[in-house]
Amino acid sequence: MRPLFHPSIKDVTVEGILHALSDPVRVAIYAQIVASACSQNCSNFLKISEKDIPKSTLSHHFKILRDAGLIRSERRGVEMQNASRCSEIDARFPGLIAAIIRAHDVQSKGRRRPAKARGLPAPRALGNA
Amino acid sequence: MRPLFHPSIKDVTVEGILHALSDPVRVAIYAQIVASACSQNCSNFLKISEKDIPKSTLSHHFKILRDAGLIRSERRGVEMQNASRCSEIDARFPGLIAAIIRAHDVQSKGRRRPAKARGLPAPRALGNA
DNA sequence: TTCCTTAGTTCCGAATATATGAACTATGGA
DNA sequence: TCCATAGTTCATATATTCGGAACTAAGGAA
Repeated sequence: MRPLFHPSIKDVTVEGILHALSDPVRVAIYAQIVASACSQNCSNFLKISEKDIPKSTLSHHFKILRDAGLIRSERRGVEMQNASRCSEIDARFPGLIAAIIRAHDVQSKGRRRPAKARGLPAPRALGNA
Repeated sequence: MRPLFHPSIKDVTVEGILHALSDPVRVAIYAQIVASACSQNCSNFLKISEKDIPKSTLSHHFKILRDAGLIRSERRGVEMQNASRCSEIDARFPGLIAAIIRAHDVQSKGRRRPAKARGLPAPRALGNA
């Protein structure tokens, strides 16, 4: 099995991140990985948001998240441990991930859980327009 | 010519926004529309970031931005006036557009122009992970 | 009116990307 | 060694995107 590719943080692009998170399944997976303190294996997501995802599709989704630089995957025995690369990305694109996760939260949960409770900072309004 | 469709702000989705802005041409167009005080017509973008865009492709890009709820287009005589819907989107997804524009700015210009100079608020770091 | 120009849209075929069942690989345990 | 589990890769069906050509709509000139 060929080794897993992880882009250097300087090769991570905004377009790649937005594309990876523009899929409802992937953004749901990613939000859960970001929210959880410990790494998650892929199979945790075979059923997400009331959909059954075939494992080949799931593998493909993880590859896209990995290639976009959003997660780091490590083989741990027979499983894969997936952790977010939030802090690296936040250093390069400050506030981007937080804003997306928060927006996803607003949309999917209608703000049932306030952002503060999830450890996210309060957003700031757009300065112009 | 059929009338232009603009989604109601409540039908705007994070996925739609991220998908629309995951294309380098579209994010460049959108960033320019957001940055400019007055509306922009489509043809201003026939040449963007050193590429010539065929006008059918450009029309397609504008439709995607419009369908995602990012811009509002109005026929003004023979031209089209395109304005951003930033404030509406910011009310629904606070900070999302600002973070994306800022990230795009970081990537494309290497921060030659500080964010403050463009009227954008300072970003906040991610609270967790 | 008619003709011309400009600005965008629509249509459609080609190129590209995505989804998924089936086959495969790699690890660990009995 | 054999089996089960966790993911990957392959092949292909489906869906999206791109862009040239034809079209539409508005405005101006005569």
